[in-house]
Amino acid sequence: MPATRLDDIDRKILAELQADGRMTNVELARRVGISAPPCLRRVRTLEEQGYIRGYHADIDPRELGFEVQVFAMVGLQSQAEADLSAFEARCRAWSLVRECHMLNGEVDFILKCVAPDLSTFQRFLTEELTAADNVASVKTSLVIRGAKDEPGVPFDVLEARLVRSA
Amino acid sequence: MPATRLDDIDRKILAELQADGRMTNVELARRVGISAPPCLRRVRTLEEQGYIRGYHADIDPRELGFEVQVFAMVGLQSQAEADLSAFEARCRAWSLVRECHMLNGEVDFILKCVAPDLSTFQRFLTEELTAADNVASVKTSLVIRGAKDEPGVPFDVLEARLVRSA
DNA sequence: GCTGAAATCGCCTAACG
DNA sequence: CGTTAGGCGATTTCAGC
Repeated sequence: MPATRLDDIDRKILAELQADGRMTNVELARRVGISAPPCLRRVRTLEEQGYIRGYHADIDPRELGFEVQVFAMVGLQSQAEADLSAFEARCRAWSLVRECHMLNGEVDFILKCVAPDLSTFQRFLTEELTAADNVASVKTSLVIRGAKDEPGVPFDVLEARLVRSA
Repeated sequence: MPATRLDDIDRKILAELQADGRMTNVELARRVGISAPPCLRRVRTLEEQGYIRGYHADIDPRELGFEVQVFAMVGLQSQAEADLSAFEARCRAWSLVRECHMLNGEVDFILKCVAPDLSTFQRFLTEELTAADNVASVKTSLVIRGAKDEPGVPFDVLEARLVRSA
């Protein structure tokens, strides 16, 4: 996938599908100002080239019974590449861990976790995360309330940069 | 939205649409084991009741030119409700800030930010975030590399709990 | 090369049992 | 919840720029 350069229509398609991933192709074509067949071809190309990684329904965790969200800062004993990879692999296997990012600075990883209740999370924390190989320290912060949770990227920033470079 | 209790089929629908939000209704119906019309009725109900908040294409930030991801820990001077709300409102207006969560513990908020490059982020950090009203301290951590970034909720955890309570 | 138009096929989505 | 059925969208084919 050679990551072809995108034109204005491609970017518009990405922005529209980020905002509504279930939009019909006909509606999408109308919004970006071309007819349906080339629009569908562009979408397929964007998918194949990795610009679009997938489509997901955005489900409210609270409504489904996931009352607890926690950020966990993890420090490891060894930062050798093999040990970092091993920890990342463990995170991928833990379904309570939704995100795992390696950071610079004092802490090695930040994890975003979700759980049905505090006791489920505490069990995971003590029996799995803190107990895992190579984990030196774990600091957790409960999410009191969510103020913003936008998936995806800010297309307005991209546009601002493009006009500046034009 | 009365938040009706969900049955197995509803949960299966949510899990399938979380995994592939662009699946056709016919395919979805086939997977959950009912015919298409009742399946569509269930999806509409799940949308109306707030279980499904929307559908989004998952776009690769890197491919689009967003090279920088940063977590920012923000401490405020005043934690009065009006001041908390004011800060949350500001975060919602900043498009570089994709997530803003209020936390317990030493830090008041965690922000997940995305930017095209470091200088764009630094400008935001110094001119906007640090300079904002009521902001006392900001600590930032750059994401060196992402190890896991799963949207949504872990349905396997939900199922494990349901069988235990059955 | 791309786009757009036409045509086919399959899906969406009522109405009814 | 299922079946039927009519209309619309998706997707291929082909012609034109």
